[in-house]
Amino acid sequence: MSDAPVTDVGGIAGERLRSIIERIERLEEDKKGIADDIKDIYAEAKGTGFETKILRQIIRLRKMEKNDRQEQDALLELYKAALGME
Amino acid sequence: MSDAPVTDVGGIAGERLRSIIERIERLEEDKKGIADDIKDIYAEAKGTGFETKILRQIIRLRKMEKNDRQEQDALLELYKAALGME
Amino acid sequence: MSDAPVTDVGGIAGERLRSIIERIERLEEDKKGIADDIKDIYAEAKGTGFETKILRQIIRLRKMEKNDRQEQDALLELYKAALGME
Amino acid sequence: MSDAPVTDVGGIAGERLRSIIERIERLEEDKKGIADDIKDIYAEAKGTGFETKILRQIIRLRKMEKNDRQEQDALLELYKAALGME
DNA sequence: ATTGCGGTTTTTGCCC
DNA sequence: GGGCAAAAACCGCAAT
Repeated sequence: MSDAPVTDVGGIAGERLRSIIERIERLEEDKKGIADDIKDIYAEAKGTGFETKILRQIIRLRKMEKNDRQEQDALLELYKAALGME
Repeated sequence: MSDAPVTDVGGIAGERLRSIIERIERLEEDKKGIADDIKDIYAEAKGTGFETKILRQIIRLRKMEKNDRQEQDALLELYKAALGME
Repeated sequence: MSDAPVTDVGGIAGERLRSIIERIERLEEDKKGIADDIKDIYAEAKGTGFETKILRQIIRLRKMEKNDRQEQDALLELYKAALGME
Repeated sequence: MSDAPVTDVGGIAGERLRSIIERIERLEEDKKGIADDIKDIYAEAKGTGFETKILRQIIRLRKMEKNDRQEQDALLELYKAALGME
């Protein structure tokens, strides 16, 4: 069992809690705003004849490829470091 | 079965496709950035004695309450519409 | 990579697999039956002048409120646990 | 815009509304109970070495095949009816 | 390491 | 068939 993590209920800790919550909520709103923007683009694309499903597949595929490339790069860095190539 | 939605492969449609994809990918990156910011806040909060699990629960609860209020409003609108109160 | 989870193809494991599948399928049927019952009630209500859309909204709202309460309780439990009140 | 669907607010219609809502909510609960049972079976199966993902695929496949068969049967009935084979 | 859990996304079904 | 809500599948974190 854990000890009481924050003992100062209602005091300065309460203020910090409020700050944390609000910062997160603010960011969550931003995130939702962007998600909505993305949805709009999909809707617009659909309206001009593109298929949402295919678009999503392309996005996913490119993301995977990008991740692969990053892994490659990381591996390369590792090798270089191991060889003292800075 | 649907026809090919975009026939002009390599032409202007290809350009528009590229634009759509890139706009979405840009926004996805932004979204990820914000998600990372949120994670940072949780990590920081945890480092100063708050429990992540509780924080998340509070956020979720507040979000649901907000949704409730929005649904209440939507329901009220529905009733008004149903009663011809426009 | 995971090993083959069930090696005894055709043997006892096959029998257990069949049992699992059939139990799930049976329950899925029951679930579908209930879903159909719900649809019937909506249809009947609509036939006597209620608007389905509003009914669904009410149901959803009440469900969310119930969830809120449950989350409240869960949060309270979390707090108690965090304070060592077991 | 639609006319007022239920004029007797608070009277007998209110009683009927309550009845409808409660019947639906009751059935929704039942449905949820069954869904939970299904989840339990998946969890149990996983605990004894089956892969949930595969199990779900099997279920889906069998369901499709069953639907196909039902469509086949319906088609057959149609033909028979068209041929007066009753 | 692995398993549960929360969030997100994708699919499905429903109603219009 | 097209939009909308519900369900399911997938993913990623976190805790153990």
